Amino acid sequence: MSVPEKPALEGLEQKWNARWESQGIYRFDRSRPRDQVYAIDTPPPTVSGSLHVGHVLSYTHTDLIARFQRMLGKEVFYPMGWDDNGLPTERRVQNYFGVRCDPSLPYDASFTPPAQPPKHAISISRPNFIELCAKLTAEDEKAFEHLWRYLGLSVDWSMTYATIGKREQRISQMMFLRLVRRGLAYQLEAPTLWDVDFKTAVAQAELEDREQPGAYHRIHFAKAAGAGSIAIETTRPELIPACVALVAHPDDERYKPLFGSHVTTPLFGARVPVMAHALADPEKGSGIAMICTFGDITDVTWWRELKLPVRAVVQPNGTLGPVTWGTPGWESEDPVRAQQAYDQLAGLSAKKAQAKIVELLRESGDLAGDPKPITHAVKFYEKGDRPLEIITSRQWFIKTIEFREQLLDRGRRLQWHPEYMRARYENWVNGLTGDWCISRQRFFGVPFPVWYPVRADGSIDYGGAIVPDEASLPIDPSTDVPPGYTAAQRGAAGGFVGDPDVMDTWATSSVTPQIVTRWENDSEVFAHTFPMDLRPQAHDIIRTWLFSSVLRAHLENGSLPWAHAAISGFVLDPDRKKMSKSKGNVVTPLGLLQEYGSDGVRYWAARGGPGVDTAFDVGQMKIGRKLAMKLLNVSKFVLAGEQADGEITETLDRGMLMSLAELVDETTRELEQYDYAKALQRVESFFWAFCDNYIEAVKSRRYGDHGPEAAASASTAMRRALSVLLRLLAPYLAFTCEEVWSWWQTGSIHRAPWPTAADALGTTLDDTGERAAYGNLAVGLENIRKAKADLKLSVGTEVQAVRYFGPHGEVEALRHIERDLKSAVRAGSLRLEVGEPSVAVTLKPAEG
RNA sequence: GGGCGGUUAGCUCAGUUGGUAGAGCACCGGCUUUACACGCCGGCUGUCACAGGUUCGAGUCCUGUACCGCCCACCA
Repeated sequence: MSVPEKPALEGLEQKWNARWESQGIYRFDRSRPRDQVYAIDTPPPTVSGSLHVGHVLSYTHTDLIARFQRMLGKEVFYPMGWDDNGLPTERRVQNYFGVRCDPSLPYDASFTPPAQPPKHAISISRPNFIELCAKLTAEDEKAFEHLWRYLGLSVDWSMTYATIGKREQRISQMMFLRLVRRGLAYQLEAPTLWDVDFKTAVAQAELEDREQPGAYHRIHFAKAAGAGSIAIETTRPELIPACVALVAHPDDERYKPLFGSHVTTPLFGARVPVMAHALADPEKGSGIAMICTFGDITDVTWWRELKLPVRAVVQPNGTLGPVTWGTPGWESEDPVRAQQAYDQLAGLSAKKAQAKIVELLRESGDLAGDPKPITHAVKFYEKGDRPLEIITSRQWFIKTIEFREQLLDRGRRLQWHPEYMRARYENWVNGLTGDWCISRQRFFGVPFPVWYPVRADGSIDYGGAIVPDEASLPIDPSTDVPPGYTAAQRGAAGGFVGDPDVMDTWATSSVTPQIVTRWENDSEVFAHTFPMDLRPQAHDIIRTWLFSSVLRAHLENGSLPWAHAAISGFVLDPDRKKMSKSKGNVVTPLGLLQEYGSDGVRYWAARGGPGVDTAFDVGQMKIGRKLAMKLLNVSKFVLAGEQADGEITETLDRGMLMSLAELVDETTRELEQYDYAKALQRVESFFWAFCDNYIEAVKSRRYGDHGPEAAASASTAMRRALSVLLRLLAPYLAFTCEEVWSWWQTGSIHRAPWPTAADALGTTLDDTGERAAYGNLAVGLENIRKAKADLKLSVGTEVQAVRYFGPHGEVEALRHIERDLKSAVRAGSLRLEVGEPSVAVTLKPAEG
């Protein structure tokens, strides 16, 4: 045993991380059978971003559970992953190195980026681009790992994965190809939500609404020859050339007579039908809307259901494309005028085209009055800067809609913590409107492992997709050559082309359960870890990550990917807003860990219960640090001096241990239900009472003032209690508890068995009033201390006598521990009597 | 517009099945007490968001309202 003279928290993180690593404390033993394993599907943080205090909150929550399960005897499977896939990384690499990806270029093995990013971006091949992504993310990952270790995550760092790694790509591609083979993934040319800056399709799950200024424009459409006009209102007049019909509600008396007739569009003279559809809202605008291909999702619905033609003007880059009026599809009553008008719009962005067309409509007299400014919600890609357009393109989809009921059922079988989070999942699944678009027109991501034959006329045969053998995965169709072809045939007539797209980041993230459990890769690990036990994650990505993971496991494995989902909240700043970079209120996690100690920060995190948004509060971290400090000091006291082992004969000692046994049961129950916050609160309050009341009460007895047997009872009881309390606190104060454990025990506390009631009690003790005695110690001490405080006496002042009056039960209980109570309050004599509660203190006669 | 969560002391939060409102922080006062001044002891602090209802009794159950947060829908 070696108890330091002056215990300190400083340096514990480095000291214990080094030992945990060298002793492999958190190493996963793959030979353990499934029922002895607890497997966690850790969220891989996006490495090109930076870690913030919100990550610290939720990752700590997971670690609390991991440590608890490990001490329960489970072999915890707890790998860390990095999400280095996707747009954020790509954007960062482009700026950092000054490069641009051109998938048509061949790989250049000798390419090295210039020391300084050049003025004009250098075009490089996709493999070269990906190499740079890997290079940059490797550095980020090092910094992340350092932070996680410092925080004390009990991760098995030998099992780390990266979403863009070879093995991970292989799984992602293999799962995709199996879906293709089963007809569950398909490609389709269809209107898709499109970001004009990233020039890629995006999924429903990646949308967000933003309030934007806009304006209603009231515009006249001419009825048949001289019959007047109809006014519609639109926020997007620039789409008038893309107008294919007008629509009103079938019951709208104002427009009923017009259904089936035609009107002509202003400026362009295109003849479009007036149609009826229930989705048209008589209350909105003038009650009649123009349908464009495509202004919004409702347009898509109308277009599909009313079987309208396509007249697309917005191009993938967000500008209006070239159109020749008077040609098929672009019929006009006055092609020359239409062309004249349109030529002034072509090449402009939607926004500039809008300004221009308003001018033109004003001149032509088709605009009624001035545009009415409004503020309305517009759909954006969550990472984008301009409103989404809807553009027709060829994309890959995974079937979801036909599995709605089964997915809802999976959601019901999943155990949610907290329970009410299930509603968000159901909400989302019930609101799905289409299959999941998984292709993105980007470069850094998992490529679609598919080639297409090029016909003799140079056109591409998308229907005849060429797929590789599973054994050859992962492949990159932009550089790898399909079987039976030569590299020279790439892009040539009669040859092939690779699918240029990559998978959506969620398409890869959704298979983290299969990735980490080594599906189709290591059958032993897979069999011992899948389906997993826990998916920890934040509530904002239930609709994305959680949902898509459930879908993929449902389709591939016919099961849930995990039994439990633990949803953590956000960190709120003092104004109760979600903390975010844009608000400039992000603090660096490493700085916090250094200032308050990892255990202090872990304490703060642990107080935020499952699913609860938690205020950022350094005050709580200070309290956590104080708790850790107290633990060091009280442990030093408990372990100091002679360590006589003996029978626990004293009432107070027995009562304390009985209460402790109860604490163990309650705490265990709460942790089993993932309620680490409540469990902590319980242990913490027991611990402080233990220090301030029990330890104070038995101090003099422990020093031997009442004989060796009574002393041995105290020191045995307090050491047993310390052992139990340390283990109850070990998941929270991972470093401090390990430090204290090392003073007098062998092995890591994090592999020590979780305490049981029997550990506290030793042999089963019958309660003959001991528990009540311990329970009343606090109130007894409090009453006497108050009486002394009223006399302006210090707690340590010796007094001649104390007469204590209280209710029957209280006095009876205190009589059992009279001697300890008397010592604790330093009274020469103590009389306990039933009566009106009061305490009389007699001072010692003044000396001399 | 729909769904979910929240509203308790100045602050951060607990409040189990209805039974006299709690903790910590902050604040005020006291204390060399041989584990700890990163400490100890004591004290002050509440229309439990609001309005109804059920009940002998409501912070807790029911109905409604307001505000905050999140998710979804709407987007002409």
